[in-house]
Amino acid sequence: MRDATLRDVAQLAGVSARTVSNVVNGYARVTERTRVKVERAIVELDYRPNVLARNLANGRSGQIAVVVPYLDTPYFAELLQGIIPRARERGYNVLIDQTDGDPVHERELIRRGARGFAFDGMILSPLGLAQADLSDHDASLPLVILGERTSASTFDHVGIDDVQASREATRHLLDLGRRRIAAIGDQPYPTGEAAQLRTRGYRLAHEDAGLAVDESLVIGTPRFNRADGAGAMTLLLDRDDPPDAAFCYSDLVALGALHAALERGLRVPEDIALIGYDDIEEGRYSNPTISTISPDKTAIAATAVDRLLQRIGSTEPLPGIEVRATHRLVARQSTVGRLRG
Amino acid sequence: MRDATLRDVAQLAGVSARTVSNVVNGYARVTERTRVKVERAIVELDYRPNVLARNLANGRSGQIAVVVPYLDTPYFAELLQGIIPRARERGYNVLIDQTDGDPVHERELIRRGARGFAFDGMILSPLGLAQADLSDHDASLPLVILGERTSASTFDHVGIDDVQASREATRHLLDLGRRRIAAIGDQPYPTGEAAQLRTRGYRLAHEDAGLAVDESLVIGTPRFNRADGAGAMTLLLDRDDPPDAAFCYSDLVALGALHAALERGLRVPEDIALIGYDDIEEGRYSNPTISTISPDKTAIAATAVDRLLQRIGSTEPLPGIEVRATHRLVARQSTVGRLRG
DNA sequence: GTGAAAGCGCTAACAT
DNA sequence: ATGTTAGCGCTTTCAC
Repeated sequence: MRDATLRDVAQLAGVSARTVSNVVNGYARVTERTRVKVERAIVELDYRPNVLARNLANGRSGQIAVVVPYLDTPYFAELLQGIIPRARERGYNVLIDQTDGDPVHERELIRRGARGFAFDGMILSPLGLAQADLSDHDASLPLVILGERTSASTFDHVGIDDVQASREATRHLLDLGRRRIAAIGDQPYPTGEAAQLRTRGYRLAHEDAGLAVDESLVIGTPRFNRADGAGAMTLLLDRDDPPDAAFCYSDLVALGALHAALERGLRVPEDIALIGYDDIEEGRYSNPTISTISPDKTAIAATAVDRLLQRIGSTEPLPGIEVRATHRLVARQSTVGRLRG
Repeated sequence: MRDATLRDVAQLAGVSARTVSNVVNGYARVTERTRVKVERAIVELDYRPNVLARNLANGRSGQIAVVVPYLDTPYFAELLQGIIPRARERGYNVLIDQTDGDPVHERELIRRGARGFAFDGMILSPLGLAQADLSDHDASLPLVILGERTSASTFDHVGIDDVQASREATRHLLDLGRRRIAAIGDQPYPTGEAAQLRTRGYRLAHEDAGLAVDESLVIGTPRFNRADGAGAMTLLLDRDDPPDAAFCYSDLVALGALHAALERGLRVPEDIALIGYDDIEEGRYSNPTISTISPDKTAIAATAVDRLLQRIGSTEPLPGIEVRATHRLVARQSTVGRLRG
């Protein structure tokens, strides 16, 4: 049988559609008597509002999109774990998309705008697009970008201070007495802005210490995954002058590098110290555990959602702001070794 | 300025709304001349169809929901990585929800049905609900359940043969000469059906070998995560008669167990061999790497999507079928040791 | 091949 | 407090 509509309920309850709508949405003052009548009818007919119709009437979908390059990257998975409940609390469902870093896909998403899709706003972690590309996004699309801003923009950025965090990570290695520190993950091209910030921090730490950077130790990787980390480490260890430490631009890179180093029979951290970035759970269970830069993921998730909903709710265009979440360095076995005692 | 509607386009092009709709959707035969006229108008007005209106008119949202207990569980993340593109190819967007295993939340999802939400069907990995609870789902909701079926039902199941896979995993350990094999992950209560299948396979392998199971080696864990695996292993190692191997009900459990064992200074696999379940990428980079049962995740993802869309497209109710994807045992360092040579 | 118009089921402005 | 009704913007039946 056909699903019951609001009209059916109104008819059975002997009231108007308006009243039923009021009851369903908890609006206005409705007499106790009427309310009960209506509620009885709703139960009787097993009425459930049609979300699609409601969306059209409201002009909004109650959905936000979260777009990440790869869902199976633990960092994103952990971030989503924070984003979804936050959005739900605020009455929004989360639509997820992954782009595989495809610039065409990413561009289409930000250009088509909210109207072309069933979502009211978007949180995007861009990979295939440089920041410059982002600026020609559809102006009607409320947009929050994950990651630090490197240039002015008309949307929000939420991230941590990558330069500073990278500087601290590198200094940590320097403080341990390491002097040949590799940087694994540089991406010296327009879409690699996030990576470049980390490289900058790496360089600054060396400057701070009055040390020169051995440019041959700055290793590029196309992605920030385990395979790239393992590959880079293998190359480094094949050299005559291998490093005694590595600052890896993600924990996955560090875990891949760790794997490669151990396969070679090296001791970590004695022969080579490793520090990662992101503080994914995996790094707390690896052997040895991975030192890392730990961004406040909960804050990032919450802020991204809140800013987005603010934009969605606002009629006039909000200026693009940049929010910096805090981070801290977590020293684990891969740099300071097993706890003695 | 207000977004252009189909009417605006029709007016500018000097045709009716019907014709514009035809052009936009590639329907029917439209004269080349008209088509060009309309397309020009579309570009001129920067017209984009309103998805919300289209949804209402069509009575469908073009979205499917995928509901998992935890997004940051690598197995689910990897599965989603397969589900999303598959759904997209077929013209569907994916809405994601996580339940944290909350039975109330899960029940609400399957009871409210598609009408109450903006999706046309659902792929669910139940955690808080026993299979019996699933049967009172809203009949109008096309539903595919991830995981093996343990009782008859009106929806589809997609999974692997858990009993057989577990039997193989256990036999692998027996074949290596291990005789005190722990099983980590049992859940002897109604919502733990998936776990119980694995325990059954574990027992069968012992029967096959004519060996008795030491019941004290069957360890329950509330979840299948790293912390539970580590906790269980710690308890086992504290005993006077520790095991010489463990069949872990997920790779995360195995990784947690591995961590605990190594922290104790044990050698894996020499002192204790470990095998997991799921074949997540992490297990290919751990040290040692983790032997595991590898389900064909690509097939599971594809089948789940295809079956769901079939259900969505069908007018009459389809009988619930059970699809078994293949699996294979992957022996890695945690059971067979480092490759010699 | 194209036009006119009736929904899809809800919300909310306007009226009482 | 409740009723009436005009949209929301698209799809699609029915004519021509």
